[in-house]
Parts: sequence; structure tokens; C-alpha cells
Amino acid sequence: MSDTRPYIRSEQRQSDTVEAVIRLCGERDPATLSTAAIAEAINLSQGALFKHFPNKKTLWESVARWVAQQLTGRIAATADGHSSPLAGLRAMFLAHVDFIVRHPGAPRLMLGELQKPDQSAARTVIMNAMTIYRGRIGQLLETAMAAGEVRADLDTDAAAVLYLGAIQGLAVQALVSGDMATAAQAAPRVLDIFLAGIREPQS
Amino acid sequence: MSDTRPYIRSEQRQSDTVEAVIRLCGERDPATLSTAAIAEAINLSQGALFKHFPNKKTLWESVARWVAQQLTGRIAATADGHSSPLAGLRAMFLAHVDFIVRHPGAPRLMLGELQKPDQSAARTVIMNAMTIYRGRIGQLLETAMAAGEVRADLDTDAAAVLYLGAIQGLAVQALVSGDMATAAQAAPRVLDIFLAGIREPQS
DNA sequence: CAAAAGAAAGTAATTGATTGCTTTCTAGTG
DNA sequence: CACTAGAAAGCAATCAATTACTTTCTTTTG
Repeated sequence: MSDTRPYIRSEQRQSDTVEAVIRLCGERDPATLSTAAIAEAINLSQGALFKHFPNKKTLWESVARWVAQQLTGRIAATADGHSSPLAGLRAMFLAHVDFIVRHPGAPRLMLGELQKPDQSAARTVIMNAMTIYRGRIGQLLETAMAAGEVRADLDTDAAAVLYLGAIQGLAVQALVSGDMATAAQAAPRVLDIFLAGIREPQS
Repeated sequence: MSDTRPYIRSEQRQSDTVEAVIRLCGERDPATLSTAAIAEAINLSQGALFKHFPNKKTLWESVARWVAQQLTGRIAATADGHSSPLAGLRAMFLAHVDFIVRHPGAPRLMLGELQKPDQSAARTVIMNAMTIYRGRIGQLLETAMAAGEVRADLDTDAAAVLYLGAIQGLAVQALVSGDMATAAQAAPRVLDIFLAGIREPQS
């Protein structure tokens, strides 16, 4: 059979591993993911995995870095190029939910990492990404306030918490039901309530 | 020393264990909690723990049951006896956050359990509690709508998701910063934005 | 009402399974 | 030929659970 395809470049193996871990996190508890299970997912022996990662902690760090980059990169960038800051905030919200729907393992991975109280590398990566992401939200809210799109007396910090909470609420809700489709369908409706909470109540 | 207190009733040991696990979950990852660590926390040998619990899974089920009871019992009850349904919703929110602040292990435990995709007993207990709790929120929103306290066109299901998300957002935020005090301080401010999002926008 | 009997609660040691990681050796690749 | 990628086996550590046995509390009975 030609399906035996050994001797794949280490770089490729690394990205394949990250992709596999994200996928596996969508199916089972990240905390119970063994190196054997990860290796099996990419058709590799358990020991050979350590030819591409010095240890498991570094592997997780790579995975965390991928998630962090999606968050602070592609997703945060969807806020750009809109007619108004609030429209950007809306687009970013929906892009974030869309990302979660297509990668259910991502939020599970993040929640799992945040459980660890020690200052592991992967946890730091996730935390930094969240800080940057939060900053982006706050920035959008501030400019929206300056543009008169939101209440002048709005507590932007609290609004950022609620914004993130809305996404986390949808993610957890999907985690409970095991159904991602309903979360995606509920997303714009939840977003509308949030926007109603921060908008100028005039007219 | 008289601190040696052997031969304690199994009932007492069980409740002591549940209490200890909740406390330990506030300090470390629930997934890494070994039976040895739990036993040590209540001054017991690892093997003796199985005199009071048939296995670890049942132990977790007991802990989950305690959290579920707090949620659907004491916390949900704080909504009663208020001048208006919205005032009840507000009180319940703050009581919930207060509970999380005093028991940081509770949300971590719940998030940890929800990670497990298999239908474990502990997971079912948590899921049922959340369903009941969600129902209580929906009920309060409906009566508030009937009383004209919230918009008549409000999507109550989406509002319930956002309500829970707000709490989860605060919990995760506290998990990241490691500081519960700031979450408690931010709670009423987040709540105000949520309430602004569902309230009748008149006057 | 004491003493024997038994149930309940405890310890220390051990079990088998699983974990992350290392070692040894083999086989393809540039 | 040197180097990288891989399999296969083995390593020490850790885990939940069980074992064999001891100690304390409770209950029955002569």
C-alpha cells in the first residue's frame, strides 16, 4: 500500500500535530489527552512524537500559540474596515463565534489551560492573547463612545467583560448541549441584547 | 496532641471530603486532584478514602451534587420575595457571584466536569442543575416581561444565555487574574449593562 | 451490666494499568 | 555517508483501587 508515508518533515509533523490536538480537544477532555493518543491521530508511534517536540509541555505551548494567533490575528482583524466601530465590534463577535463553531476544541483547550494555577508557558500564551484581545475590545468601545455610538457614561471595562462573557456563555452552552449549531444560531440574538445594553438609549 | 481525631463517622467523612475537594479545586486543577491529595487534606490515608466512597467517580458525583444543590437551592431562592421580578433577577445574580467568590473551586469544578464528553454521573448532575437554573432565569424574565419591566420583544432565551455568560465571564476573568475581589467589584457594573440591554428603553 | 461478638473505620503495603519520556536500533533522504 | 525520521521496547513515576490486618465503636446476650 502507498498509504504508508513515513519520513515526513519535522515542520510538517509539528503543524499536523497542532491541528490534530485541536481536533481531538473537540472530542475529548484536553486534560486526558495522552501523547500516545496524539501520536496515533497522526499515524505515528508514541516515541517518535518526541522527535518533533522536546516534551509534552512544549507541544501544548505550540497548540496554545496557534489558538492565540487566531484570536489576536485573524479574528481581531475582522473589526477593521467597517463603517463604524460598533459594526466592527459586531463583525468581530460573529467571527469569534464562527471560529469556535469550526474549532470546538479551541475554547475547551483555553478553559483547560486556565484551570492550571501554575505559571506554565501555555497558560501564559493564552493569558497574553486574552489581554491583547480585551484591549482590542476596549479600544473599539472607546472609539465607539467618541463617535457617539454608545452611551457616554458606559463602563467600558465592564462592557468588555460582558462581551467576552457572552462568547464564553455561548461556548459553554454549546459544551453542555454538545451542539454547536444552536450556539451559532443564538449568537446574533445574544449580540443584539449586548449591543442594546451599551447603545445610546435616545430617539 | 489531641489533633489526632480518628474513627469519624462515614457521613461526616463524606461531607468533610466534599468540602475539602471544593476548597482544593480553588487552589489547583481539578483534573490533577489525586485521591492521595484529597485524603491528605482530611487527614486520612489514601486507602481509607474508599471506606467512604466506592470509587473516585462517585466521590466526584457527591461533590457535583453539592454544587448543584447550592445553585438550584440557596442561590435560586434569593430571587424570591422581591418587589419586582427584575429585582429578584438582580439579587440572584449578585448572590451567584458572591457564591463564586466564596467558593472559587465551584466554577472550576463545573468547567472541569463539562470538559468530559462522556456521560459521567457528575456531568449529568451539573447539566441538570444548569437546566433548572436556566429555567428559573427564563421564568423571571417572562414574568418581568408580563409586568412591563423588560422589552416586550425581548428574546428571553438569548437573554438567559447572556445572563449566564455574564457570570461565566466574571468567573473566567477571575480565573485569569487569580483575583476574586476584582470580579466581585465588577459584578454590579456588568449586571447594569445586562439590565440596560433587556429593559424597556422608554422615558 | 459487663463481656463477647460484630460492624465500622483505620493503616500500610501492594496491585495492575497508564503516564511522559528515553534508549536502542533501523531505514529512508539529501 | 551523514542526518533525519521512525519503530519498538523499556524506564521510573504516578494513579486508583485492593489487600491483609489492626483498632475503635456499637450492639447483643448470659
